[in-house]
Amino acid sequence: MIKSVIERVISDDMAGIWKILDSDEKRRIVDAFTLQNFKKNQIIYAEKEAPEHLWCLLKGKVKLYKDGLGGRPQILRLIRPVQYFGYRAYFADEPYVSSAAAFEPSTLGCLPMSLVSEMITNNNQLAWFFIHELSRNLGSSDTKIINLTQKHIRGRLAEALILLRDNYGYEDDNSTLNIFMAREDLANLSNMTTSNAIRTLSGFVTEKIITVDGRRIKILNEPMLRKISKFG
Amino acid sequence: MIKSVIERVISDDMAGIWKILDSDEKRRIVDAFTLQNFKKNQIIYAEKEAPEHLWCLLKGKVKLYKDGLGGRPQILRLIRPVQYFGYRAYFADEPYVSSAAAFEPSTLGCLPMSLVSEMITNNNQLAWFFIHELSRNLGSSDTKIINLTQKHIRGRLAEALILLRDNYGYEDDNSTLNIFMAREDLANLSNMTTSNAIRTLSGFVTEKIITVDGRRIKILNEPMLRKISKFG
DNA sequence: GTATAATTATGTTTTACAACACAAAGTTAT
DNA sequence: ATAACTTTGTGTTGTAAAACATAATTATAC
Repeated sequence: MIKSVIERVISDDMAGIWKILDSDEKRRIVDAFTLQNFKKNQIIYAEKEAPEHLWCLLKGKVKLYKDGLGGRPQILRLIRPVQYFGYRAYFADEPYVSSAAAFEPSTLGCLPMSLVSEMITNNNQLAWFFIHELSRNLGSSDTKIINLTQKHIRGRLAEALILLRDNYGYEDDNSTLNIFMAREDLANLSNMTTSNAIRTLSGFVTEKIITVDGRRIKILNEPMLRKISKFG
Repeated sequence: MIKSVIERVISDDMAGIWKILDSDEKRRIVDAFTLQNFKKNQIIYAEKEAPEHLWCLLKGKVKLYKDGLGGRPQILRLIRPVQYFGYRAYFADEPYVSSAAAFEPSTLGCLPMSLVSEMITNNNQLAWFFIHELSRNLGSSDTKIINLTQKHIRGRLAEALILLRDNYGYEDDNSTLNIFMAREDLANLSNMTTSNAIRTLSGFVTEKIITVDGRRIKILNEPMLRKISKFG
């Protein structure tokens, strides 16, 4: 791989972490960094594997999910560029408890966790970066527990649509979700069966809260969706 | 408060963190540290408040919980001596998303987060301590999502009993759970109604998996309980 | 371009669990 | 001790959502 490409990626796309490193650290990052492409639905890592790398999504979309009983997966977190993942299990000194897969063709950067670990020890700002990330994720995870266990189907689906909106935003028309996912993924995000995701989505269409064209979802009434998410 | 008592508490009970601090840091901790007692069911902090303190449970039992729709609380985490809590929201720069309350009369230590924050910046081992804690908690939280959403009532209650066993252990008889909680709390731990917690508990008694004497729960067949937890 | 598979859609049946109602036992206050 | 309240226990009813079934439509492979 061409070193200058990597240098550009790191100093440009990964600026957030990059800027807190000193020049020696930067050189070591450049040397250890690898770029990898993943196809649609390709698995990046799987539950129970030993965590060895810090992943950084540069282009595309990635889901973190966990397989439950009877192979019913639950999508735990959605990753967008430029976000980091794959580090939690290493820090906890555990095997992965969840898996990661690309939603669509994606480009990822990859660093050995041993190097990241070493840098955390030498660079306090980097330690703070991970403390912040972990703390935010833990808050979201705790909140998700309530959403998934206590809300009814409509509320859970509305919540999922809001999550997609907040995570990936709208297209240029300011209303079409900038991610096209299968009904099955939508179901796995909202803890329901695929049938019920389809049915409930149709309901929202009938109520003119959204329109649907295949996997393109257009949100017509976002306040109503937030309301259903909150009370449903 | 008598300074020597605090010094003993910190150097003895809180040895895990204490040992990684230098003498100047230790002195500052002793000066800022306060001891507080909480009565049974007393709230330590509540959702939406601004986080200001690191709490350390020295004696007693504490629950972290989150109120859901219609006032149905979900217990998110159980704290035992000596564990730390209350720091996540501060690190995430958010108000609390959950509340903390004492299960039983408890003694807690309390430090301003601003001081903790400063020490993390100056002491990398302390940064690592929190990275580890947060990472483990995030793993548990993600796993809990699957347990609460995909398991049936029996599996969820079995899981809760196992959690109590792993967290607080057995009494001297090696089978009685070392925590006596109301059926309602048991229900709030396992995402079910109080009636169903009572009913399902009775079921376990009939099947000779446990015995019940008021709030004393004796586990007769732990392997079976783990089995129900895993597949139920 | 046709076959095969996957996804989307909708109707029907079944069931796990909440909601409710009430009684008994236990706890706390006066 | 007695009352007032809380917790525990059990039966009944209602319902949300899963499970199942079966088309229709859309992708994908050959």
